[in-house]
Amino acid sequence: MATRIRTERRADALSKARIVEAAIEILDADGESALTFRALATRLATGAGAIYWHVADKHDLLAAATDHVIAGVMAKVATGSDPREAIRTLALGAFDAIDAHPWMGGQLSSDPWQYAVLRILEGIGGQVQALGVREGEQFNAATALMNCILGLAAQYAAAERLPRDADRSAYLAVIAAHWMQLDPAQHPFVRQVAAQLADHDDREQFLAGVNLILGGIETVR
Amino acid sequence: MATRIRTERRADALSKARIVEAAIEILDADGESALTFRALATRLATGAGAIYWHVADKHDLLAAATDHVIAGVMAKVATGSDPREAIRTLALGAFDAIDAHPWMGGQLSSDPWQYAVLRILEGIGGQVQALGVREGEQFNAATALMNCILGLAAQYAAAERLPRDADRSAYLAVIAAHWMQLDPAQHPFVRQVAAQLADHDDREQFLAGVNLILGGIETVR
DNA sequence: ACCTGAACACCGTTCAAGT
DNA sequence: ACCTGAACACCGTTCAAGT
Repeated sequence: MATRIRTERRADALSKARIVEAAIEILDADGESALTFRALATRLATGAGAIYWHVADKHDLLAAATDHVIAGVMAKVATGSDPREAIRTLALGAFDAIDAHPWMGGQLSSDPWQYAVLRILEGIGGQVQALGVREGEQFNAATALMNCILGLAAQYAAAERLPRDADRSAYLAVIAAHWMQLDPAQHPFVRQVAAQLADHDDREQFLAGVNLILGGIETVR
Repeated sequence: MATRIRTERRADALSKARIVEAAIEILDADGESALTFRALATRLATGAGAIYWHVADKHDLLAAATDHVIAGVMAKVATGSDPREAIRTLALGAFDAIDAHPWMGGQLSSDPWQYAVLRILEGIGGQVQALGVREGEQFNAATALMNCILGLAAQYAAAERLPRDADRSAYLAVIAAHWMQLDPAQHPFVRQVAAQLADHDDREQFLAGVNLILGGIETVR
């Protein structure tokens, strides 16, 4: 009986995993606009069309890249312990991941049922149960919590994407100055908080937001 | 003394306002991918390059379109009354606006200090003050509330963008069936809530999320 | 089965030339 | 000052042809 001969794969053979890895490297190094099929093909030393054998299209590629990063984050999140502490850890994990890979911000909001989102929902859902939320409210509470976390993370991560360190406070000072020039009659609140803009910490503010929702969830226990 | 003669503008002269209006029509009718400078130029019966006289680039165009819609929403939001009720009205206004103009979802998350976001922050900030939040917490509370609202609205609006009405429950049934096929050991929560997916109401769930944050804000009063 | 790379049908943006 | 539209430098995606 003839056994089907399986030709040995070259060590550097293309695969979805290798493509996704290379895509993430490009995205992290030079941003979303740098990820083109041509740049990816060059980096992988192949033709542009070859990528389409492993990946449906660019949307699929971005979703796979996002899922790869999120899978890593969720694997690291410690379970057990206090559910509220676990949710905070998970939220900070999402924040730091989006901060490190800003291109995920838009991706996570664009497709509510991509697998990466499902992973997060599962992680949060388990903690919501552990928190003792009534069963009928669990779906609502978990999606609300997740969507708030993703929303907060995307916004604050987008803010973090702006100039860093030394340039950062100068940049924020310019924005604050711009806010101060607004019509006081129309923008009293924004003018009032402009002073706090320069030295606020996005990560801290993010965590304050998460705590706010956690406080609200106590209500539906 | 010679008076400068100002040549009469043609009634249909180009202006940023007219360009933004046409852009919104294209975006609403055929989605984000349909908005090209060529399509816009054709609709405005002009050359593609003419648009650049009034608009810096595509990013500027999207920001201006978003600001135009949000300005309309904020103008309609009733002030006075109960601050919590006002926040709910404002949140639902944002939800309905993103639902009606789904292309705004990504836009609002991408640039945290665009003018449209400032308008929303101002509206929310005023209510947060009226709610009696301590002054040192107002900035945190207002940005958290706004970012949650934008995050929730973007997610739920993205979900709403999917098939409507008759097709909708069929579509959700397919997703729920897909969830049920997941490994029970790895996805117990998602499997458990899959049953609730088919007949949930995104708008209602959004409002539940907003109420959750409002509940949390009571804490920092 | 998997890869190659030229070709197709587009884009956003620029700019010399017009009025 | 404002508009025209061809031209430039790209894209994502397809597909006949190769191995």
